[in-house]
Amino acid sequence: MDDLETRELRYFIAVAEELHFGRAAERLGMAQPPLSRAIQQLERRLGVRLLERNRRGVSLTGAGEMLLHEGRAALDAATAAARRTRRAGGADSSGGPRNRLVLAVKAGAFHELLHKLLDAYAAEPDAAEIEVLPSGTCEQEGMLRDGRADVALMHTPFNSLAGFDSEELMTEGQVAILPAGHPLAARSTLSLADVSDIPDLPLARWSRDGVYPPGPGPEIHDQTQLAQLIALGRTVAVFPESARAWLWAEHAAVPLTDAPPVVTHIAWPAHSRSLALAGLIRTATRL
Amino acid sequence: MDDLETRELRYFIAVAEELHFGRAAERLGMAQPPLSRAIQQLERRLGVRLLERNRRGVSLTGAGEMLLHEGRAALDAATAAARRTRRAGGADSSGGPRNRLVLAVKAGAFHELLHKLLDAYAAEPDAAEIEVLPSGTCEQEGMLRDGRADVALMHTPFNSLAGFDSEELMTEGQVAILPAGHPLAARSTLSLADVSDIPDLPLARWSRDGVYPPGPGPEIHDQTQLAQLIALGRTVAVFPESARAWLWAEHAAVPLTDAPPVVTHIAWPAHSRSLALAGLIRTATRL
DNA sequence: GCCCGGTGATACCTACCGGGTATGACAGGG
DNA sequence: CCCTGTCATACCCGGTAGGTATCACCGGGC
Repeated sequence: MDDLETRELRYFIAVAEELHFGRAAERLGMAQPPLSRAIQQLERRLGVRLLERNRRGVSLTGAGEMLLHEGRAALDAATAAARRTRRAGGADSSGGPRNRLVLAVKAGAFHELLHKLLDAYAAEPDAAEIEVLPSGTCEQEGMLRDGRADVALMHTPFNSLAGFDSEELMTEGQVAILPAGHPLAARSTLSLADVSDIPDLPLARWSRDGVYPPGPGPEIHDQTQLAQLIALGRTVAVFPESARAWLWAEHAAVPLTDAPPVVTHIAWPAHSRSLALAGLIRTATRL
Repeated sequence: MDDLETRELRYFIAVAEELHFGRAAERLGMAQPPLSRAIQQLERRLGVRLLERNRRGVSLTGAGEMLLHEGRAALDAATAAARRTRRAGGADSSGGPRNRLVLAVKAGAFHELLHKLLDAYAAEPDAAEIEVLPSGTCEQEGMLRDGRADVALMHTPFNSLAGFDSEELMTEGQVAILPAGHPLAARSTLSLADVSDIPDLPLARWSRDGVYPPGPGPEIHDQTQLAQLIALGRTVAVFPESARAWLWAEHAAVPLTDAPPVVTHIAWPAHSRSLALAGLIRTATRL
């Protein structure tokens, strides 16, 4: 019952994602024939057919789908081990174990909460150094999984807490953010149906893992860009109430009656055993 | 930023657990010198000292501790990927994806619940085949992590749900299980202090990961052995109420007033995307 | 005090295998 | 019908994982 080498997992995942040996080999910086052979060896060792080689392309079998999912998790775990070990080791050089935590935060969100948290934690007696790592939309999960971060602030239902330990920090409603001059901006409340159906203001589309949901609205990369597009009267967006903190004068925020409440959690990899992390969590839950 | 190979992780974990290169090499089925060299290379590649080679033995640095923990998780993830892929692949040979779930259950526990669950699930229209895998005390977590099982029944607070998704199934109190003839067996309730302080009946000690808590009581491996020792008047044990199902005539169960309630969960690896699993969970939560 | 046992590290060699290049087999499309 | 794009095969080479022999070092025992 030999283990899979991470090299094999990397190879298979590349092929499974590209569904094309040539492109996968290029992405891996190697030639195509050894890649083909490596996948064949992998299939032999597992005793399972992973890819269906049809004429004109490759497709995943059921087992291939499984290996793609599980293999990604395993690869993340391996790179997390390397990263965290390096960080823990850099600590040793400076005498005692220098505590340093990487906190992943969706770029631009959590302004007030983050401020309060960092201030409160810094006041703790044995506070570790906190590095705030801004992340793309919903990227915090991957960052926790592959060790780029030690702890993250997350928004359910946008982020999934699956696989992490977490504590609830706060709950808030959502608001529609409109151009200040728009007729709907005068309303005291709106419904989701209202904002998704404005003919002249298509709903903005956020990227999620590099993919945008379909729709007429503009594709949004970062919050500044979105803020500008809203101010220009080109789009409308839905945000947690705390987004009011970064609104411009040309923006208007109207509460949504039927949007699901957004819950902010602090989340960390299950089984983390770090005193610094425990302290940060304690501070966060006391806010 | 090269990944760690699982071979390197296996090697390091062996050394970190044995704290002895020779024994670790033997366990790995290889000679000691290549193992030494492999660990040195690993330290160089990570740029971190993992082991402190003192005269007369080896000890872990902080980074070594980190790599031991994270590396175990990564190795588990890799073997889980292999195992689950093999299982998913065996499926393909028999036509459609043959659904088969491995359910880990603490040996001897969950009698009634398990019975009801299996019966109810078997009655579902598209029920998968369920393989019940009895596990040692609190071993279900490891089984889920390394892919030996797909889903498990767990008891909090004994099992930790960290890192898994789970649903609560039932809550029950705990009882002390005594020899029927013992004076305390006549009491209608007991407290934890009562049972931990019986001079002639030391509390039984369960193994957890092969380690026994300290104390005067006998070391218990399985439930039958425990049942016998209780019946013989040699020990006393604390169990969830549902343990009444397997009591002997010579046993007496007395409710404990101050023992924490035991919650039974059904748990599965986060991100599992299996229809069969979803069906089983749905059935379980409806019981 | 000296030697012996046991530790991990070093030196050197071999053989396997991971990777490269060249080429084949095969199907679809112009 | 050829041409193109795909993955598989054949063959070669070099790096490296692993083995054996040995060293350096320290602690304990006589």
